[in-house]
This record gives sequence, C-alpha cells and structure tokens, in this order.
Amino acid sequence: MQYWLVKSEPDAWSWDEQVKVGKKGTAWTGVRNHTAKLNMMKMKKGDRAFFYHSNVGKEIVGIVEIVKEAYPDPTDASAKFFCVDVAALAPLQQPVTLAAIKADKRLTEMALLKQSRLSVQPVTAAEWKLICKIGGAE
DNA sequence: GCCAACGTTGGC
DNA sequence: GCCAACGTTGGC
Repeated sequence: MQYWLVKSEPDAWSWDEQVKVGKKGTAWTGVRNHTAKLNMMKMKKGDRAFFYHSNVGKEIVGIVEIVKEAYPDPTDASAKFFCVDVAALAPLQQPVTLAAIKADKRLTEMALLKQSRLSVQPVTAAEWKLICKIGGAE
C-alpha cells in the first residue's frame, strides 16, 4: 500500500464536504499539473491519502481512501489530465498543522515542505505512521 | 529549442 | 496584499 497527500483549498472543496459524500466517494478533479497527474496515475485502489487544507487552515484534517484508480478528468476539456475517486475514511482527532510538521525534525524531508506547490504528493510509510500518531488516528 | 514574460499556488 | 517558487506560453 502506498501513501499520499492531497491538497484542497477548503473554500473550493473541504473535508466536511468530503465526509458528506460518504463511502462512495467523489472525483478528485481539477489537478492541472503533470507531476501531480503522474502521482495520481500511480495510485491503487485501497491506497490512503492525507487530506490537507491549503491556504485556510494549513493542516492535515483527515484520511481518504482511493476508491477508483486514475481515469480522464471529465472537467478537463483538453483530455490531458486525470483524476481518481476518493472517499473519506477517518478524521484526525487532532489536525496536524503545517507549523507542527515544520517543527518536527523527522518530517523535514516531506514533499509538503520541499515542494509546497505540488497538490498531489507521495508520503513515506514512516511519515504516515508518525502523522497518524500525532493526529490521533488509529 | 531557448528564454523572457506571465500566471498561479500557497505561505506569510 | 506581498512575494517566492515554479509551471506555461509565445516570440525568436
């Protein structure tokens, strides 16, 4: 199983909205960056991703599961980009903020810090475990 | 194919 | 609101 992190501005699509659509999930559309696209194409059904609120909040608020693997993004007229379907799995008891990640020496290599503009990025197993622990997810 | 100009993201 | 990072566009 691979781990990921996906970003969304809560004004555009928030964790609360993601929870409301339930287990069936919804299409993670609108990614218009090829590095992010390539990451999405590597995702497998059952992989998990942190849901990060960019700009407003700047914190990891929950965990989603990939419920459908990459397919052409229906919102992309050029048909160059892809999307996946994700479903909310569990919230973090305690959101893990960007500040907290920066302050933790074990997390300084995270793509979130090194490539702040990349909206879909991989997370290592070690990073995943640690953030789950800090965030109070089982 | 290079590179300057420009647009967008996202933290501060 | 500003600005750094960085991707994209368009002229040459």
